Amino acid sequence: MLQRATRMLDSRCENVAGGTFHSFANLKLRQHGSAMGLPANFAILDRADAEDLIGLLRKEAAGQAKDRSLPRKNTLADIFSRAVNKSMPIQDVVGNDYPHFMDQLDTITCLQAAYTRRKRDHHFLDYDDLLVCFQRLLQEFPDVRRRISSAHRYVMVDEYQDTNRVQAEILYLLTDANKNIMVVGDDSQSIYAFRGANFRNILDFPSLFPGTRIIGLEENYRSVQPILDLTNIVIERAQEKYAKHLFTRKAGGSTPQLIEAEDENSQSLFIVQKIQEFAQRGVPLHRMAVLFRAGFHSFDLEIELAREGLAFIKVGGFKFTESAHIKDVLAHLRVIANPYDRISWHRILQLIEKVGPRSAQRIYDAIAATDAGVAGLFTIRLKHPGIERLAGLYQTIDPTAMRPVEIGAAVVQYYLPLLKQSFDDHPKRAKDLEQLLGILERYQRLDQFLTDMALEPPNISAEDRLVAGDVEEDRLVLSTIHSAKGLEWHSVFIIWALDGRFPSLYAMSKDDDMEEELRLMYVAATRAQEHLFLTYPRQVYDRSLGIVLNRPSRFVDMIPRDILEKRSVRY
DNA sequence: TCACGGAATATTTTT
DNA sequence: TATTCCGTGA
Repeated sequence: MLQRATRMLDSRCENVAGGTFHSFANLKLRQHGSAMGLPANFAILDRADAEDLIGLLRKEAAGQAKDRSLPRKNTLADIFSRAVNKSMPIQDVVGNDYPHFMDQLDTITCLQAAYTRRKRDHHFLDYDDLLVCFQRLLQEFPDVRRRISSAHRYVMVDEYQDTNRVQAEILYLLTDANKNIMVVGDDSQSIYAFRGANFRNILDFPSLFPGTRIIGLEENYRSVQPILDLTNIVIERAQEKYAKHLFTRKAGGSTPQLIEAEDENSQSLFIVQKIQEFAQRGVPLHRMAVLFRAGFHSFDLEIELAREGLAFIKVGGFKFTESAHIKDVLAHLRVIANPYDRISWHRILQLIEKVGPRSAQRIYDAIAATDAGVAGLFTIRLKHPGIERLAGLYQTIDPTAMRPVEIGAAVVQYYLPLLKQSFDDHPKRAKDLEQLLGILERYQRLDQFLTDMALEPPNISAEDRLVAGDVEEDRLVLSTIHSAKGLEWHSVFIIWALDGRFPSLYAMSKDDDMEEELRLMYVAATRAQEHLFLTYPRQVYDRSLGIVLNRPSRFVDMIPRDILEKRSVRY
């Protein structure tokens, strides 16, 4: 965004501070966090790290209480996070969303306290902590608030409907000195309620900032009228919304189509054929996108695209940095940046044969006791030959003298044998590691790299090989709807518009969730400039639920044919 | 204490 | 279906 502004205006835009709430908070906490006793080299826990830590604590707690019905670590992480993002006490979250765990409430609350304590002891911040700590820093330390808020004379926020209470409070404090704030948002595009976003923030804005001027934007510069006619109908079905009716002056385009395909593969073949058709008419691949509700919905399509030799890039879903081998290498780098990063130590030690949780724990304790950082590993005497090798690795690494990419290369060298041992598909994974080194090449500082990997990882799917270099190859875009937010394409295909998939069956029991699914459909459909296709397989048996899904998505069902054309295809 | 295998269970979306 | 959890044997 800042780059685009620089191109359109002038280079002063490069000096604008910008980023996600999380990355901005991270920056400010590193600069000013010492005021609240936070060291500048705190480590950021991503979701998986947080779950690992919670898993450890969970095991300890279960050992004492012999409790077998405790929620899983992933559920616990959900509960803790939801409590923060919705600014609610744990018991309300459990009561509302996990009533079946109500009898475990005490243990859950204890675990959260333990988690909080453990994070503080090790200088870990998880995603939620970044926001909460930043908010506290601004709130409780007037000097810091004055410095930060006067350094930023104007504050602008995009996608305001996706902010939560904590973020709203951060903004309030951040504009303390100058009171210059502008936010842009569309309540109809709020799709992050699951992480605590509350589009009612938009409603509350005028009371939080008296004297607010509201500007309505109803002219759409993206889509042709036939597409808006459809999206206007879709969003009218929302229970709760601020009435608005989009219009455009763009002429041309075609009536959106609803395509019933014989089965999933037939759906894929239809997409492939349509895309080739458009491509032949001169539409570049990167101006077309296939959108879907969940990352795995595109698997079959990906196979067909590969078969036809159509280049594509997949955005969203399971990310590159989330795959085990990447996390392994990152863990090795993380202990260099922060030798007391217990989670990473645990991870890398357990990669070694014959080292399990128990030994890892003992070794970590021994290292920590030497108080010598990574070098502590050299002084402790242990019989594992694998440990010797790990010590050998760290002995060759001098973080002060080596560039990050050189350190990374040494780690990969060490890690490759372990990779071969544990993964059948190690050649593909080895390639990923080279890609990682390619990214690492661009960094001067290791800690900067690690922060970026946690906060702004390449939003590229794991199965997708990263683009070599920065060459802009012409590729079709496959994306989850969430990752498509704010983007636009000449032609858009929404696949799996099948009732039960989209809206997801899991959303059907709650009105709020269904509303969000509807808004998600609205977001997806409004990505299209000229052509819009919705497709669904005629009949799908969902074996985990034991039901047959055979209706088009209720969001686009029963719409007059002059607004949404209907067609069946078979291949 | 580790590694492995069978049983249980939840199942999306992202910073 | 895939992951996670737990018990068992080495």
